Amino acid sequence: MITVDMRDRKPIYEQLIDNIRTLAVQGHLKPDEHLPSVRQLAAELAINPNTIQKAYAELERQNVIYALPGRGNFISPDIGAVARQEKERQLRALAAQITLAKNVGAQKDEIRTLLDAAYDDTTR
Amino acid sequence: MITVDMRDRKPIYEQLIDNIRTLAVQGHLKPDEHLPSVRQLAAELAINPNTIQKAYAELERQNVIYALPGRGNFISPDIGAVARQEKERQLRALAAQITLAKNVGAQKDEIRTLLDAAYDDTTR
DNA sequence: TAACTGTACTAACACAAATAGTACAGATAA
DNA sequence: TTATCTGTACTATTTGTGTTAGTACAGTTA
Repeated sequence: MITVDMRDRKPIYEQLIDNIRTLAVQGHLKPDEHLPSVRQLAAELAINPNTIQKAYAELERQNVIYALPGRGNFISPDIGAVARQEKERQLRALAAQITLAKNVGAQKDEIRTLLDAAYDDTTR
Repeated sequence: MITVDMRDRKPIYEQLIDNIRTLAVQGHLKPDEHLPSVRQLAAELAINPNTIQKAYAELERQNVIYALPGRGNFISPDIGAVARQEKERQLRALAAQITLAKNVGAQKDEIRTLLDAAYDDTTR
């Protein structure tokens, strides 16, 4: 489900980009699946169509989706490449966050505990 | 050393808050140590005194520093409590980032490798 | 006394995000 | 063909936040 949080400091169009990219990478949106039209999604989320268009344009630039003028926007068939890039991106962000935690006194064991909790409590 | 990055999207006053809080928590700024005056730091960093004042006011609210009108701003003597809060804050952020990485396909082993690298390559 | 200090204002400016509105061409179903 | 979708491209305006500019006042210190 595509959502936005108006209270979030992150701009709406960036929320949409990250949200839809993640849904596509996780497989919740299938390759060639038809996305809501610019006007329809704007109506659903009660935001301006221009904001949706801005997000869709950036998603197309990132090869997450492709547009067929007059027909609509669709999930890219080769979403796999995007998925690999996104994984690397999140791992880099994670490495940075580990450094931040370490710098304020976090012990390796404490982080290992977080890691175990994230991977043991849920599926896989 | 207190610095700011004008290219960073994060507001200057927030950069100052995080920067000084981290320096204090890490012990690079000692309890009761005298901070640069609002006007002096503004001159050094080539930014407006109001921006420094905004950061100092928030740091005082967070008990990172205390102000003596007419004398200056000083690092809080009980910075330990702040350090504990900050550590918890970073661990929560880390847990969230682990979840993000996991959701885009990161394997536990990959994260463990990052963790080892962060703690083995440097001191401690 | 002079020169610092923190603090409290108001006003203006700059920038990005978001909105509002219009327009046009391609696609599609009636 | 017509009506109604679709993406796309504009301009203008509004809004909110961060930042700057300037002034003022009281406390501190050499």
